[in-house]
Amino acid sequence: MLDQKLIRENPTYVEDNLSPRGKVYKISFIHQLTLQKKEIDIEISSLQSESKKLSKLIGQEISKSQNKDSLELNNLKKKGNEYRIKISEFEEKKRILDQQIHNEIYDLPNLPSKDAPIGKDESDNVQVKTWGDPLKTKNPKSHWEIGENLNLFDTIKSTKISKSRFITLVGDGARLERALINFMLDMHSKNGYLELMPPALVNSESLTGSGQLPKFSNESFKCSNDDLWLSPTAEVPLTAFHRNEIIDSKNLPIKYVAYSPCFRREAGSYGRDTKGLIRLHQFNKVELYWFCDPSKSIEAHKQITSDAESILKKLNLPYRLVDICTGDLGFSSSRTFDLEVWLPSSNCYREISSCSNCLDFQARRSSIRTKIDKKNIYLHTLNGSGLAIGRTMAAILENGQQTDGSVKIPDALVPYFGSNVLKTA
RNA sequence: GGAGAGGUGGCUGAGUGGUCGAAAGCGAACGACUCGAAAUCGUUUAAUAGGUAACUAUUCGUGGGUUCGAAUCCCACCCUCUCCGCCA
Repeated sequence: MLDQKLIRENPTYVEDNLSPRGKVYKISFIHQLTLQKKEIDIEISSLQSESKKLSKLIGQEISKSQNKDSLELNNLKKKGNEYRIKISEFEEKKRILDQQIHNEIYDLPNLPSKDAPIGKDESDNVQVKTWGDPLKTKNPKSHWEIGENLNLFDTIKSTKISKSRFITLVGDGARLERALINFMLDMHSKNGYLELMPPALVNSESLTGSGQLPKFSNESFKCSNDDLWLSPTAEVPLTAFHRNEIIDSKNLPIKYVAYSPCFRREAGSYGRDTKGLIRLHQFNKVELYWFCDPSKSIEAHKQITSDAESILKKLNLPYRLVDICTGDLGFSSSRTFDLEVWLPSSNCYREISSCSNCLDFQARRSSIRTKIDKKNIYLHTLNGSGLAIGRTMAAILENGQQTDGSVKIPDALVPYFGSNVLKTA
């Protein structure tokens, strides 16, 4: 959420800085609302002050005179009643204004960073670097072919259980998934992250806090009987973990790593990535999350990205780092670096991690602050996948495929998986 | 799911309509005593929002209501605890 004060005092700045997202954001309406609200706040506060003084006076008079029904007292009470009516009128106006502002402001995305490349869509994203050598074999198999050959998962039976875009991992496939989760959690824990295992169901307030609601209600699964949703990413519960808190600055940065299943409706992606592990309604992910001092988030963003990269390096998977352009930036993010892993069968890089600096956007929505120089200020939040497990498995299968149909397991994973090769039994 | 109890400052806990943002204790900070410490004594000590500040407002689980005035009365909801039932 953007700062109301900023909108009130500098609407053109906000408008100008939202525009690189590629859409026109008219904020004159909300600007007017914030001005009106400020006036009403002042009015209410002064009326309350008067009314409070009067009530005290009445109390004093009563204890002095013992006569509760004197004419004088009744006049004072009458005056008090007038205050009450006036105040409640203003409060009603304020309630409506608050609601209107709420409706507007929660739909505004974060301001893109000045450092983010300007662009209109993903074709304008900027490749920053590549790492590793993309596998160049002739006719590489896709990971779903490999998976089928080695009997690692079953899509057909999964539609029987749920529907399309769900998967059941089988045997070594399930074991590999589990190995990857443990491997990543261990790596990040050793690297100073505290491991959390949060609930998979989250309430509306949590989703609003991290930016998925109200605008993107279509993208998450909702439980019809409760105010609960299946969490689309651990970013949601991790943000909510500290909602309405003021965190002692000496505890910053707070760094969490969390494994969680993630659930996404993938509305509007019909026909895309219908095969394999790339785009599922349910997938596993290990997520990195930072709460940090606002002055240090740029540095933290580099760090969280390199922490995610370290997993790809350990697994020896070729990847590239992409600087996401303003038009392709996520709703809550001011700047995002994507890590894209090489998938030989598609002959391209595919997103496997997205590392975002949300600045104070989520912190303001969730009211998470820190005290610096005796002032409470919103801290900065950062998140990054470290990594998406299913896509990592796809990358391992495709990049590790051997001519004999087996798959080489990356050395770093062998202790977790218990074998250095995947082959038919 | 049923029955009961309860939610007050950093913590414990008093407070059933008036000067209560709230007693007392603990804790914490500072000072005195001490070579130093402990103990003791004294002083201070809730938070949030707005404002350069003076100051103003809000806050006793949350949201409404009654009243000139609510921690206190009324309504709804949330949460916690105990017992019973069910359950991994």
